[in-house]
Amino acid sequence: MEKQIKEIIVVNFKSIFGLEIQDDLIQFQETKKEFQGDLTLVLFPLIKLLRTSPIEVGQKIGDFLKNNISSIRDFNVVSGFLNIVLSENYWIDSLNEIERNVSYGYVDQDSKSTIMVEYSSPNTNKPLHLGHLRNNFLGYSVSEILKANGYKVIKTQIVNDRGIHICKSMVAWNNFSPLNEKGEKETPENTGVKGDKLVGKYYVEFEKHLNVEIDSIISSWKSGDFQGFNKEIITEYTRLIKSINKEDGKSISKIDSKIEDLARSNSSLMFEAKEMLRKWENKDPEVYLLWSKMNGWVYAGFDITYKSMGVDFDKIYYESDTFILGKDLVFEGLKNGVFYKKNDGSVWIDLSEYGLDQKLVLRSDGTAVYVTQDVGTAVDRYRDYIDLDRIVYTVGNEQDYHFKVLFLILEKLGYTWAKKCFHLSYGMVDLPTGKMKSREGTIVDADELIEDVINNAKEITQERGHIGDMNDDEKNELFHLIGMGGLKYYLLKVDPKKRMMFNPEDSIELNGNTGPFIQYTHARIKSMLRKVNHFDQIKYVSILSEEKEIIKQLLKFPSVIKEAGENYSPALIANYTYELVKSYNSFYQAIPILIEKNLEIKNMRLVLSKNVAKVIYLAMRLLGVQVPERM
RNA sequence: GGGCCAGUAGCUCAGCUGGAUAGAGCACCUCCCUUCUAAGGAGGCGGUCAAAGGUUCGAAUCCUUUCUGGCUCACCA
Repeated sequence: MEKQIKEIIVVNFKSIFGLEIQDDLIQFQETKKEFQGDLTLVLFPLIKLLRTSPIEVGQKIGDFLKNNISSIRDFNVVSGFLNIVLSENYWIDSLNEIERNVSYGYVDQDSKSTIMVEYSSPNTNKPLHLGHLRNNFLGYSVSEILKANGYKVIKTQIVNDRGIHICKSMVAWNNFSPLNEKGEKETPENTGVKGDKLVGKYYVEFEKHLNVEIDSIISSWKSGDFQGFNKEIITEYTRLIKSINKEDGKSISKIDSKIEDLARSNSSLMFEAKEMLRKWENKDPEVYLLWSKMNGWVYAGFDITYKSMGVDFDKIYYESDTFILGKDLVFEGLKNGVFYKKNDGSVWIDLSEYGLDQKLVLRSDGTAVYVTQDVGTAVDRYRDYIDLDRIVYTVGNEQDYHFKVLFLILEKLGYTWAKKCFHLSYGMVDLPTGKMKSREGTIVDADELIEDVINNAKEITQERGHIGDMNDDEKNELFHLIGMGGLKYYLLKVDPKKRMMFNPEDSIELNGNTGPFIQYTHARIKSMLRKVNHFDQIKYVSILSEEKEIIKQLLKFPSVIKEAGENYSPALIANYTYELVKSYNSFYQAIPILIEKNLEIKNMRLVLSKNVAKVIYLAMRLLGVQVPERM
């Protein structure tokens, strides 16, 4: 409607006012509740142009529109605003049109280009936690939103399966795992512990033993015992100790942590871990076997978590496969002068012309760093998918700098698609107690949280007592759907860019702006519709303001999907749905439907309800939230 | 210190490229189940939009400065 009005004004502006107009001066907004009307044209820009009174401009345009657009019934001008009143038939026609379209609001699948969405991308040394949940729900949802915008989407993740972190778990498992009566070390099978949890346990175990070793190293250094350490270390240590005496109290802790680092990098455990990494890069059979065994445990564990989260992937990349290509690309870029080599053999890129620093891309020992791998992975992806248009990286905002660097490197290497790549940067999840810190044991485990929200849903749902006749499978499915719906909605309703507060109590809340509130409205509509046999095309009946309000909301859905796609923001979908549901509940509470005597009006209200349920379903699907038939 | 991001009701958050008297939920206080699911609805209380300048018909929104908080500037990932 806005588009139509805009066009007709632009085309006829000259004949009404005698001069041309730019179409961006035609600005609409929703009519405020206090005024009569359905759509409001802001007159200020026109007044400025025409140098006449708002009343005059508004009157002229209003008259013209009323005479030329049949669905415009009336208008009024209030201090610089032209409020347009649409006819009742317009709303009925709109509703009939929405009813005809089963996937209303969605653009035809695959009508646009191909986008790869990377999300999740875990390390294989620890279980998934709350931060990963935001990441996974966000990545999944953005993928679905882009699909609804007509893009072909490839969901992917890059598994960080190699590096010093996984070697730490391997070393700890080798050294510290107890043996059972059969003489076996701990495995998921013989302990019943989920694979990712078991490997994570040994990562923690490594750090514990390491800390003990560091403490003992430092205390022997303090007592002057340097046996087993070479001269460089001793010199460095004495230099640090001396500098303490010169410095004030503030920097003592800084120096302490430097001493700690020195002890760490010279501990026997770190040496073992590094040695294992070196062996792994040389494809030492024994190490490789252990590595793939322990990673296998982790994947099996992750699969369980992914399944209950309801996310999936079309293609998985592993860093162990892509880091070599990254190195090759660096050598190539070195020849082309994109990179330069320092005396110690390390390779760098100078990004100071873009306001960034110089950045290392290859260590002096020739091994790859993080960004090197990412270069390799990106190029690999464009080789795998010829028609790939862009990659969306769902990664936390602590890596903003990293992605700036990555995209610039790719650009300098001559890849034109680099400009289109996008870092979907989201904020951290804080707890009421502050940041999540592994050292302080405040990490919220994903599996445990999921279990909690499902149990809570179970408790409340049983209390409500609408599902007495369901069998156990149906019930459990429902509890899962409600619990996860609440959790996903909670994490997705906030603008992804912003850091957010995760309050465990609020997250299982079922009232107000929550997933279950929306699911409940859907269930309520569905159970009402179950009592109806058929629906007719709606006749031109008169409609109430509550009904009109809902149709207005429904009409917004396509543009909300578009906007959510452009901004990579599930929050827009969530907030939209909440508004829709609120309007509907208001209507539902105040106006009879099934018991309405006038059959044409009753039919209209039923079709309206049916389409609210449809849009709730379609919108929630974009968030990965399912909606129940009853609850 | 350099770069980036944020600051809106007691708490958690909306507020689109500047537009009418800044909105929700939670919490607190009133009401409403002999109508279809009360996980609901109607109403009340609650704001110097961090602060100060500026841009203009008009600023929570744009610009500058200051304050506060976060992230980042590794031969970690």
